[in-house]
Amino acid sequence: MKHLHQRIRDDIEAKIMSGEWPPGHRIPFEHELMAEYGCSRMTVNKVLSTLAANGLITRRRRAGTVVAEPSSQQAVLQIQDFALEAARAGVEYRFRILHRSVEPIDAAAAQRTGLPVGTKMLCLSTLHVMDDVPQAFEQRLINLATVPEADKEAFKDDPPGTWLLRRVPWTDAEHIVRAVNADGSMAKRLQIQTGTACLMLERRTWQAGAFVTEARITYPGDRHQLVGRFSPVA
Amino acid sequence: MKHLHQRIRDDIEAKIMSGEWPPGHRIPFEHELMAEYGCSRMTVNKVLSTLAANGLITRRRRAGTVVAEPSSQQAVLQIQDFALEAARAGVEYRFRILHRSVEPIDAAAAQRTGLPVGTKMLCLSTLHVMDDVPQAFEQRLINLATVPEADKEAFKDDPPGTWLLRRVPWTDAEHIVRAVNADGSMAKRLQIQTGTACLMLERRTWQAGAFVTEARITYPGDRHQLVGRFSPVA
DNA sequence: GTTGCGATAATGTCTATACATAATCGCGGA
DNA sequence: TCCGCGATTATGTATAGACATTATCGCAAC
Repeated sequence: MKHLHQRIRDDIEAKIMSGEWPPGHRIPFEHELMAEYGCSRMTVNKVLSTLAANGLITRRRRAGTVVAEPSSQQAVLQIQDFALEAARAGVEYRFRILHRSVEPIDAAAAQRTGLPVGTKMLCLSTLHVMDDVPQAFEQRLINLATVPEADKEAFKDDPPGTWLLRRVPWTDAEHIVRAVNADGSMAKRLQIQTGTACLMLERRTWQAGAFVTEARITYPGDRHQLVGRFSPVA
Repeated sequence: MKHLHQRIRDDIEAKIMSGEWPPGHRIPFEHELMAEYGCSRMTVNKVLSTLAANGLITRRRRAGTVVAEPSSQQAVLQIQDFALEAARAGVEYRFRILHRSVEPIDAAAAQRTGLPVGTKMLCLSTLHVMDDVPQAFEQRLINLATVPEADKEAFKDDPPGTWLLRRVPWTDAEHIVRAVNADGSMAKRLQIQTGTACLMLERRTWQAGAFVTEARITYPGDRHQLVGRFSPVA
C-alpha cells in the first residue's frame, strides 16, 4: 500500500464490510490505532474523520467511535446527457424545440416550486431524437427571475438542459421518478403505442434557495432505463 | 462562525455556488489562502482536500486548484423500507411470501450477476401490502454461497430485503429503473388493470466482489414513485 | 439512595515543520 | 526549431505538540 492513511482506512473498512465489526461495535481509540500502526494521532484522526463523513462510523467525544448502523438504501442514478450518450454510441443526435413561450406560472406549478403564482416562466417543450428515433420528450420551466438570460437564448446548439447545466450551478435538486401510460399525444410524439409504459423523470433544481428550473422528461419505457452504480465509500 | 476551516469552506463554497468562481476558475493557492485567513497550511489543505473529495474542485500538483466542471447529472433516490414507510404513514404493513425455492441459477441471471451457471440460489417472491392494498411485488435471488444462513431463515418477522440489509453489509450496488406494462399475472397480484404502467426497480448488490442478492421490485405506477433530494455537498 | 460537581478521557481543531511527489517552465544543446 | 533535462512550485502526506470541547465516570455531600 502506498500511503499509511490509505492502509489504515482499508483495514478498518474491510473489518466493517466483512461484518467482523458489526454495527454498534466500538472501534479502537485513536491512541490505540496510533500504537498499532506506529503513527501520529493526526493520521489516525484524518482516517476516522473521513470515515465518519462517509457515514461508516459514528464518533462522540469521550464516548468513542462505533460502527454506524447501515444507512437507508439509496440508489444513485446516472442521468445521461443525450448528446454525450449519442456520441459514445456513435449515433446522430438532434433535438427540436416544439413549443416556446413565456407565461405566468400556473397554480399547480407554483405549488410544486414554492414560487408565487404569476411569476414569469420560460416554457419549453423539446423532443430528443437519436438516429431519427424519438428518445424523450422534455417539458421544462425556467425561472426568468433567476436566469434572465435564458429569454434571449435561442437554444440552437445545446438543448435547454445542457445549456442550463453549463451556465447555472445548483445547490439543491429534487427528483421524482414515476411510471405513466402514454396518452395519445405523447404516443404520437414518441412514435409509440398509446398506453405504453413510460418513465417520467421530474427534476426541480434550486440555487441557494432560488428556484431555477423544472424538467419533466418522458422516456419510452422500452427504449430507456436509468442505471446507477453505487459504492457507499469514496 | 465557530471553526476556522468551516468559515473558509463556506466562503469558497459560496463563491462557487454563486457563480462568482465559475467552472475552470483558478482557486487561490494554499499559501495565498493561508495569508488571507492567517492560518496554517494544514488548515487550508484540509478544507481543499474535502472539497476535492466532494467533487467541487479539481486539484493537480504544480498546476494548482480549479473549480470543477458541473458533475454529470445524478439522481439520488431514497428507496423506502416498506415497514418504516408504513409506520410513518400510520398504516398497517404486511408481507406474504408467495414462492420459495432453492434452484440453480439460470443462464440469463448468471449473465447479469457474473456467477457461474448452476450456482445455488434462494428464490423468493414477496408481495408487500399496506392496508390490504398491494404495494409492490418483489422477486429476489439470494446467493447461498455468500449468505448460507438465508436458507434456514423463515422470514417471518422481516421481509427478505430488510433481513439482508441488517445482516449483510454491501460494498457495491447496481440499480436499474425501468417502466413496464403489467402483464396478466402481475396485474392480478397487484390488483391493477393489465397494461398499467409499473415502475420496476432492479438492484444487485455485491460484498467485496462476491455477489449477494438481486431484487426486482415492481410498483404499480399510480401508487408509487421514487423520490430523492440531493445537494452536491455534504 | 440520589444529586451535583470535579476529574478524566476521548475527540475536535489548529500550528509549525518536514519531506515526498508530480507537473510545469524555461534554459541549453542538438 | 525542437527536444530533453533540471529547477521550481504547488500539492500530498506525515509528525509532534498544544489547547478546546464535551461526555462520562465516580466520588462526596445531602
